[in-house]
Amino acid sequence: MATITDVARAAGVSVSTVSYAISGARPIRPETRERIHAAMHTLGFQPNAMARSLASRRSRVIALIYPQIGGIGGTAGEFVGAVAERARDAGYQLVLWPFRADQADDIRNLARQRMADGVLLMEVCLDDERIDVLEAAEVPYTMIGRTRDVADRPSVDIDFASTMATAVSHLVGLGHRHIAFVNHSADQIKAGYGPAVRSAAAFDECMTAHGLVPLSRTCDDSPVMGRAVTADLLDTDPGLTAIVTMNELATFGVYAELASRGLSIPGDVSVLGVVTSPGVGTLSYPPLTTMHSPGAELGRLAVDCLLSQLDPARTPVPNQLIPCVLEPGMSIGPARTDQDVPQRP
Amino acid sequence: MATITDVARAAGVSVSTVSYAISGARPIRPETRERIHAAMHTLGFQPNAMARSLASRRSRVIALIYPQIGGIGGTAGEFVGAVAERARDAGYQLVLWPFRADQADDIRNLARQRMADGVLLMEVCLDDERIDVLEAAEVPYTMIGRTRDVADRPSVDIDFASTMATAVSHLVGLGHRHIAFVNHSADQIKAGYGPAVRSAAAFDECMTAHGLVPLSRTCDDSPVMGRAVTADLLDTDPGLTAIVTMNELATFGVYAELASRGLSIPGDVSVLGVVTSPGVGTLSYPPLTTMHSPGAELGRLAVDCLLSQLDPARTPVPNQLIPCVLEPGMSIGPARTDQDVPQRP
DNA sequence: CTGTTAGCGCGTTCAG
DNA sequence: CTGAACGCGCTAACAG
Repeated sequence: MATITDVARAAGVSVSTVSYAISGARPIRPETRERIHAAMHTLGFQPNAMARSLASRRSRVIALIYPQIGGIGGTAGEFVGAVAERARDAGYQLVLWPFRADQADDIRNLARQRMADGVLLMEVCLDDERIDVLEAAEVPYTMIGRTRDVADRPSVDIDFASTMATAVSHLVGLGHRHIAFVNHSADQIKAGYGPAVRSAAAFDECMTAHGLVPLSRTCDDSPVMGRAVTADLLDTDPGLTAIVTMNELATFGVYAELASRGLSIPGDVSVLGVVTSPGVGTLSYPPLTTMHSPGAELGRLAVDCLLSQLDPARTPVPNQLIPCVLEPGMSIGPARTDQDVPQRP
Repeated sequence: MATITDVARAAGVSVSTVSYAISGARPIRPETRERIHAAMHTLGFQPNAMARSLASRRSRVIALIYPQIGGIGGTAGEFVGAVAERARDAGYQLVLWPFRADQADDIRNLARQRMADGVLLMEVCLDDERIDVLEAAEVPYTMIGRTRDVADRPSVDIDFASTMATAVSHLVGLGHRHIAFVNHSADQIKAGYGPAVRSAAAFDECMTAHGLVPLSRTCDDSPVMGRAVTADLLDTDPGLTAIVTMNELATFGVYAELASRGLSIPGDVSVLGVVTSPGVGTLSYPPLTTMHSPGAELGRLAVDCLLSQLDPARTPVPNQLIPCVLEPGMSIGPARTDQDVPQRP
């Protein structure tokens, strides 16, 4: 394996000249540069990443902490893919640190090894000790999600408020007045899982703003519970004409319960999935109308935000909230009118 | 940030003694070791990964090349998660290299930077130039999947033959004689995508071995095409009583077409999904019976196989084929008998 | 525009 | 059992 010394010798220059020819940190006579590049090419030289990192005190590695035990699915996959690509295009490597939120100690130790210049944190909770650890270790980071205090901590997140506003307005515009919300589980809310907490709040707010009564339920992430919860909702409010769900798995149960009651979608009940992974809409019949998570965009933004902290030359990236994007399906339509719901004349 | 020199000074020993206390490569008097550990602890010392790698000429990093453009989903996610965890537990870091199969040059360059001690390759094709590049660069690797020549190249893979044998025997045992297979797309087969090619061959073989006529179709990975292909299959063989599908997305279309024709599952037609991601079965109604990909196990095995090459002290891990595991659902049952299919008396 | 050289932090001979 | 010293391959002063 060729080293920079080999290249220098082959090109008849000093090692520093080769180094500068590579980094461009100081001007090199074109003719010299040519000789160097030729030598690098024939020797198949690639700078040793470890030596470079040690000398420059920058590893050009960013770490992604992801807690999803048992795999990365759907939205998270899209996110990770986008992060890896963006990092690569910026000349960085992405390492995966599979740690749960309570393994802050392990995270600190890894951070101290200085293998990563910065850290990306997925699934940040409202109260997240990992943030404290990283700040104490003075490791640059960017959160995907937000802690409770929306302080000046670098983050990117889904804009749950605007997403929910769009969802509710859309349904209200179609004449719906009795709209229910199927959330993630109570446990997740208790654990301070941001999407669940923020969406629930946003739903209540939007409904109230429209003069409507919010009806929402927590629900374990499974078709079975989705079905049970739907049954409960229909029993609670027989006048229900629309269901907003941010629980992908439960949504399959929603469809099943409606079908078993002979209720048509969207004739009797409209269903709108929010914060979904891309493509899930097509898995159901009729195709679910969704507002899917901007996973890829969040991934790219997160990398940009982190890199802007690592490299002062880059333009700073402010915290951003990205709304989910509407992916039309066939599951929403006008509210049915043959019911005892107050209608405008 | 504390260095090994700080620790040595604090403990009143030389740096080499600290180094040996950490690596255990040579005996240290217990009392000395204690002082060293105490010093490391109070200083919060963690060895600098870059310096360590440079000096030891081992990065303790393995790279995972994954081609899935636009994200890691389902099975792949489970696999990546397991790889990351296993690597971490073995004291290795996992870096993600998002490259398509045709970007062998980029892979070679990264390999030459010596950032990774070894490489894991997902979605290996029958003819895969990346393998040649890695072998030329003398970088240890393990394939997930297999090239055409099942040579002595380190690999782990799904046992498509045994999986398909189980699937077909099971259905035959239930009286099915007219069984169809819904594969991945023709493009993927043309590209030498191992799972599609090997499963197709295995299906034909199993059917023939049972004295039955194999009926199989390629199908783009989408519910829409799955539906079209199902229609074609039913028209081609009205006596069809079972469908084996290894195309997760298409399976939703299979269900839809059967439903639209008023055919019940499994009363009229049994459906068995093979090589699926975990949990997809529950998304359908009736729940799909599946044989799901052993993604997590493959991930762990792949890491073990690679690490056994990196560290001669480890026991070698032979190439292994892991069958998919049956996940019972409600989509298969006895073949219907009111048809013109030859039955035993 | 180019060369010389002192580290970066740690592993690992070689002496003791 | 311990310490001194060299080198891993490269970056970045400093010196021309």
